[in-house]
Amino acid sequence: MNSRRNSPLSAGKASPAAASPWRGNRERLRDRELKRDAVIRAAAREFNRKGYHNTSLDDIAAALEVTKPTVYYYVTSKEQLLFECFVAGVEQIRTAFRAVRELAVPARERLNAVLHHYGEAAASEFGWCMVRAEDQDLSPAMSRHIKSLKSEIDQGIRRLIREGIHDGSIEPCDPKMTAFALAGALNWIAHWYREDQSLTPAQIAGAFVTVFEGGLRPRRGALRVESRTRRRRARGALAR
Amino acid sequence: MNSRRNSPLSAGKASPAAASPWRGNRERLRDRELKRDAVIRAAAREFNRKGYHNTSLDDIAAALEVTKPTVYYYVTSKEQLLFECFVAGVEQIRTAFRAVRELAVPARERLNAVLHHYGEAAASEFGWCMVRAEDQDLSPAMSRHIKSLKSEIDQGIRRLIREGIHDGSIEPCDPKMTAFALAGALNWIAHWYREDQSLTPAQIAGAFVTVFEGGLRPRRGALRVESRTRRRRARGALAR
DNA sequence: GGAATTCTATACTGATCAGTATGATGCGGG
DNA sequence: CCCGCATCATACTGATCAGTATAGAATTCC
Repeated sequence: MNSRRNSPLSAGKASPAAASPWRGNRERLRDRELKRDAVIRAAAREFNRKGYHNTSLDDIAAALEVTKPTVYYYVTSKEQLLFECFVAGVEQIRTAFRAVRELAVPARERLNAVLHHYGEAAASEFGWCMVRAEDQDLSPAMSRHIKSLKSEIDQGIRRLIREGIHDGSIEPCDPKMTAFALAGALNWIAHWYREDQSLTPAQIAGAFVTVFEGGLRPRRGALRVESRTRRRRARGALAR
Repeated sequence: MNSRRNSPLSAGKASPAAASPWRGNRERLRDRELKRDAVIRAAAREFNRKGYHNTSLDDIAAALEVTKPTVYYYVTSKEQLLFECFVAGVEQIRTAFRAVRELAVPARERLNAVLHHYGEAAASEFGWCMVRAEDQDLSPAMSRHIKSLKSEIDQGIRRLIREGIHDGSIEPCDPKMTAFALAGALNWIAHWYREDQSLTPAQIAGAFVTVFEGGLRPRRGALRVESRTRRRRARGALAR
């Protein structure tokens, strides 16, 4: 009836798989779950691009080439959309924890594996929602739920750090602050990965784990004493 | 005329100094700049508490016990408020860079000093705004300005890392990824410090710098081989 | 003491947007 | 061929909120 333009939409190169199950598909795949997933993925992409508050449900509907009531047919509220996106992201990390729990290797290696998955999740489609789902934007009930999931992950990291300190695979440190530092660095990936996709998520996660492991201080002593060239003297003020 | 309640307001224990210059101050300090600053600080506090989009200008005005047009007398738009808060936060870090530029110590130590200030800025009143000011919420012009300031800081960190690698005070690494990791960890402070103020900003910054410096891998070899106790076996699924 | 200036409040506008009321369409089974 | 379910669109409502028009109060300068 209407024209059903297959056209531009600029679907973004990330996961081109998730095309709309509506688009010109005459034989009506009537798989409710599949369509529901498509709605959630579309929401994640839009939130990722424009932020939660700058994305209207009409935008999400438009991205799927349907109308708003259709979206509401699959979810009950905008809030729920954000929540589902969050859960989708977090679930990847929880899976990583479960997988790692069985490995009989030093805790640092298990931690590295979790952090690697964490980084990939942060760079994923749902990374932004996972990281930015704010208590302030959600009802008290969902806010509590999200906090609890976040806390579970935080505690999991702390536990691995403590175990690592105990089994000698991790340098003694403050588990809480260390966990905050690690998680923070990884969460932040969700902020910049959108703009700078020069590396794959796996490469980024790998680079981060390397940094975490080694630290900045050189491992093999011997500060190379160097002619301290180009030591700038004070300059008054910069621009502005 | 109206009652001028001095009362609850729950000003938050952070920087109790910044009381409203209006409140019952009979002799009208007519320092425009002072009031303008108060407006910006109040905005920062409200944004910090509820997020940019969940804070109306009426809220900000109410926090100052004035009305909306009064706020507009000092700033031209909500957007500008966010921008000013951002700049206030970033300026602390730029100051740190300038201060450190003159020190004749290895680059790692200069980097540490900058990171320390960075952490304190993130935990400050303006931390949230500095970290969360999103391009998506701002006009193209301001968005560009913010990006440029952010980039300046990023480049500054990368430069220090490169210098450190060169002078041997920093373990060779990828400067870009390392800078992202460091900045990310510090930025994230702005997210959780609101909820968990068990440490002072300086303590947090110190703990983070320690983590960055040392890394997770033990410095003095010798994995303490331990009876691998309590290695849990796979459990089916967790709750949910 | 009055005019100019600076500051502030009351009350409105216009736009956006989450969520819905209502009803149309296609589909399968009888 | 018609009933009933699932799916979807058109068109509306109600609330929120950035920003403003207008007028009024306080302060300073002359």
